[in-house]
Amino acid sequence: MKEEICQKKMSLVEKLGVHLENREQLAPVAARILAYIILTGKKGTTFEDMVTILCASKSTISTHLNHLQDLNKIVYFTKTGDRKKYFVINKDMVVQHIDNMINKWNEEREIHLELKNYKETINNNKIDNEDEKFDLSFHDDYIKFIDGATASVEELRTNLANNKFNI
Amino acid sequence: MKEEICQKKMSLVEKLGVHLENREQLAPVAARILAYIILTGKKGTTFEDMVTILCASKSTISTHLNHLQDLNKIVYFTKTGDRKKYFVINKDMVVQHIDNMINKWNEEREIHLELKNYKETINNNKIDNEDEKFDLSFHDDYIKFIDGATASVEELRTNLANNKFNI
DNA sequence: CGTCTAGTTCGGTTTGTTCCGAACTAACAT
DNA sequence: ATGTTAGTTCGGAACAAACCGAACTAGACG
Repeated sequence: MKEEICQKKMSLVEKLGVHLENREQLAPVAARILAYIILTGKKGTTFEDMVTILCASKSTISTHLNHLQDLNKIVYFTKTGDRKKYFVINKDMVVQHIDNMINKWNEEREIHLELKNYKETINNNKIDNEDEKFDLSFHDDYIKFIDGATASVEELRTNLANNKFNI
Repeated sequence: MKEEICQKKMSLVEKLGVHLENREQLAPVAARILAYIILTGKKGTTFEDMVTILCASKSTISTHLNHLQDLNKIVYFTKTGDRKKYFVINKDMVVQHIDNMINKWNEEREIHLELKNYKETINNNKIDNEDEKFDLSFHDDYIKFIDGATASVEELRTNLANNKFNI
């Protein structure tokens, strides 16, 4: 019973790990650490736990743990009379992620505007040659999409603000 | 006048290049090639052009050009009595990109469902200990967001299907 | 004081990525 | 046949990322 849950947990650590590795641009072990911390929840995880469970060296865990703290993805609490640090996720990691998405979309929007602008200039220099002209409607559609997606994500942000949560 | 446009073009190649490097997971030169092809448009670009304009070796251009063809990002046409290949973007690169987004969101959705499921199991094993229970509303909000974003991107897909375009 | 715990720092190995040059090929032209 | 054009292929240099082990440190405890 307990072993089943543990196995399930570790298989989720791998799955979530791969996902976070890509989404957050983290090294494999760093992503596993974050996944393990997420899946352990409020009771927290220690340095030692992770060394044994994730089968990585102390130096690797140390480095990545510090890195994740620098990125504000995780925080720790302590217990009186216990020198260990208990790591849990920083609860605004989700808000951070949402803000990253919004920023990414704004950048993409900017690029589309610049591309469209450039293409319009070129088109105006080729009034004669209709065949070689760029088609611009794509950029307008894409910008419309970005605006829609941004609206969705901003709704999510609002929902989260009204909610105490814990990934 | 012509020089200004050329400078503007190359600075956009760099900007779009960086963007594509991340978005499409391409090597720097591969992303520049794709950006240059996009910004050159219907008249197409040749191997030689890119060797000189992007300041890269023939082997580099050759490898990346083949890679981009394997990925279905670019295609070429030829002119009778001219052995050169004229590269242009594959017009369904955009649809490909949209399908990738949809897939990515579906995967993310799946992960949230799995996480929620796991956390529910754990919560049920801790009926006594309310403090350590996971909060699950976040996953529901996130899934709602994904559904919203997916709807936006599917609208974009429909708009594009009704439109002949050219990035 | 020495010892234990909890973690850090440093140097090095392994592995992977990105690009290059030189030698090659295939097809056409003279 | 010899050259030219338009590329391809291969080996390797240069650099970067990811991880490890061993030696170290800072504080608590006896």
